[in-house]
Amino acid sequence: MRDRKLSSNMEDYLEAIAALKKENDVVRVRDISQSIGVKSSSVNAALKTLSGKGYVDHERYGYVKLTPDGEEVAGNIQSKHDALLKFLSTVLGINKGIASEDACKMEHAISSQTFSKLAKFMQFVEGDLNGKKPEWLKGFNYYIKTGKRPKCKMRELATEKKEP
Amino acid sequence: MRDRKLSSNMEDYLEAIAALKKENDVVRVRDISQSIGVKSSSVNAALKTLSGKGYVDHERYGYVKLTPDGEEVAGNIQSKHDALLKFLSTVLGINKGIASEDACKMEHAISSQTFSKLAKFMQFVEGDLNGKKPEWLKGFNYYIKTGKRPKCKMRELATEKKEP
DNA sequence: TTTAATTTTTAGACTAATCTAACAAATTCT
DNA sequence: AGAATTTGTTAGATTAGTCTAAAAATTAAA
Repeated sequence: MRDRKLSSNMEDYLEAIAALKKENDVVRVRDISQSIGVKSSSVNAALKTLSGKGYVDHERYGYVKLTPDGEEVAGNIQSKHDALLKFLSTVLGINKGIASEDACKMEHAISSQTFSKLAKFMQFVEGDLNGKKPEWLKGFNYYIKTGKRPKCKMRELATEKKEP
Repeated sequence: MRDRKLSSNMEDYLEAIAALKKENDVVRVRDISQSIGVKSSSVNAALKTLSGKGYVDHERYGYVKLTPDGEEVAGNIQSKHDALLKFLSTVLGINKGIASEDACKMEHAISSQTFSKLAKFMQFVEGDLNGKKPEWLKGFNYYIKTGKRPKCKMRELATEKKEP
């Protein structure tokens, strides 16, 4: 059985191809080259690797397509990226630029298990009624700004008893 | 001016050297080799790179030492690792094994800015009186377990008004 | 102090990912 | 259709990090 494991770089190619297909419906070598910022000869080499592993279909001078497996991988990575980005900006308050950069690197480092917990965490954080921040998150924002823990309610709740 | 930028791999070497020095007071090529899991010829090559960049002192057949800059970098990475590990296990509830693996990879991907916010977040989470989990975190644990949002207090607090 | 064992270093090969530069195919424009 | 331009491919070089295997230095043992 061929080795299907992917490096971060190869994952980036899949991700880029998926993103391009959403915009353009058809993906050429040049698009990928521009999107990732490498020469098209590098894209070519990457495509050879990726089609060898069964993640893309590509015939000489033709368009580039993801196989179902390729789409799955690309989707997973994109989901990781999204969850990380949301966490970094919503919870930690990192600005979009840096949050994005960090998410791009971290998306390759995070396990599926961590991803799924993180995604649930973000549901928990965001899913609260009316799209408002939960109170504890406001508390954290306050802590960041002032270095001081919020007084009052949160404080008391923090030292309470059991589960609902 | 020489290039002082480090790859993830080189950062790992610095981290390992720092950790070994804490245990043994003196660090040899072989220790590093075992700790990282590469052959000593690889360690040798890495040390050449690292001393070229000014992060380690190493003379033929001698012990390996970090320069002050090397210690600083190692310390930074270790701090990132610690913050990530704490977050993954305390907040997301990932088991130590996977949390550790993930932290080892993420520590190279996270910016200083994200690190410092994450560290503050963990202070905020952990620093609450008596080392008890804050109520919202229990709420999240409950959500993870049951898929249901906790009723009662948290719910109400989530839809409240302003800052403390 | 010689010998043996361990450790370190060197030399050379390999893989992944990139680049440049030359060449080939496809497209576009008169 | 034929020329010009764009796009894609190939070949060969480069860099980082690893490996194996052999040689050199150090340390330990007899």
